[in-house]
Amino acid sequence: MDAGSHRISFPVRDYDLAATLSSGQAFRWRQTGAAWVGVVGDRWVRLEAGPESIEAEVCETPGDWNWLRHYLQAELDLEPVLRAFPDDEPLQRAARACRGLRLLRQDPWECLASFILSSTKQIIQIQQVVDALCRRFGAPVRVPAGAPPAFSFPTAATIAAVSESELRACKMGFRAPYLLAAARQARSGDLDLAALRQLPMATARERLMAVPGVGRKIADCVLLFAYGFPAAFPVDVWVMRALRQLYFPRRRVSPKQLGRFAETHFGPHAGYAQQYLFHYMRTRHNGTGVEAEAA
DNA sequence: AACCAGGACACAA
DNA sequence: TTGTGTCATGGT
Repeated sequence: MDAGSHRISFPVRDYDLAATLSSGQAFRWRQTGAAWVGVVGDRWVRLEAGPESIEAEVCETPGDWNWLRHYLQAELDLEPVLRAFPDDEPLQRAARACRGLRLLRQDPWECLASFILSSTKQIIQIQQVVDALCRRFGAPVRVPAGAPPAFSFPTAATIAAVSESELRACKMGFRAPYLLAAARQARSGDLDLAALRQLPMATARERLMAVPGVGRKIADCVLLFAYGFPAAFPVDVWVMRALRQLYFPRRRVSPKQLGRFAETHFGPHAGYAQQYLFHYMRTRHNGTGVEAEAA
């Protein structure tokens, strides 16, 4: 036994690990063979899907594993979520196609910073920028012998002390001043990320949108992916496309109308519905408005 | 090689 | 309130 290696098996069902880790909610997971390698907090983590489990390996002493169980939402029963969905054809089809896709529960600062960097970038580019940011400003974390180096996500305090041009060197372009401002607000306590958790969703959203570079969409991503507000419904270009094509084909509907529809239609677990629609559009649906044939 | 990407913002009409 | 240009970068 390698003394530096710690393993655990989380029993799960209806958990599509690959879809979950690659569905554009977290940007630090890389597939290596059958496994996924990433960093959660200040720990290197390797995950592999079993038949009815997730096998996890870490280097540092893992303690009670609750941090990873919580991150993965391994104990969430998906059935009540799916049952609460409206019984309409497009969503039911997307949910069937994306069976096992989950929402993670990420660190608020990492989530906020990542999505500030996400605007009008493809997911692969977001991964590259976040990776550059972590390499440059993150702290090295312990990895298994032979594994490539890994880094924690830089803290708000670290980013706050960096110059804008140093951030631009990470290829984040016009998002650099936004990230810098967010980091400074988070460090100064002007933005109290820990306090948002216990606020009503609308209030938490207002606080997030007070950060430069954070509009409704990015705020909703943080509400959903970090704080777990189940009704948060981020509308990006893909979800917009999904709403138009699947719910209002060949009709001209304004973004505001679509927003109002989304707020009322998808119910208490709208966030999950959103993730299924997003992933469905990106993977199964060819985006031309013509239905891709399901197996 | 155009077109577009998990947008936000200032400003015009 | 709704529409348009701008921002930086590079994948497809």
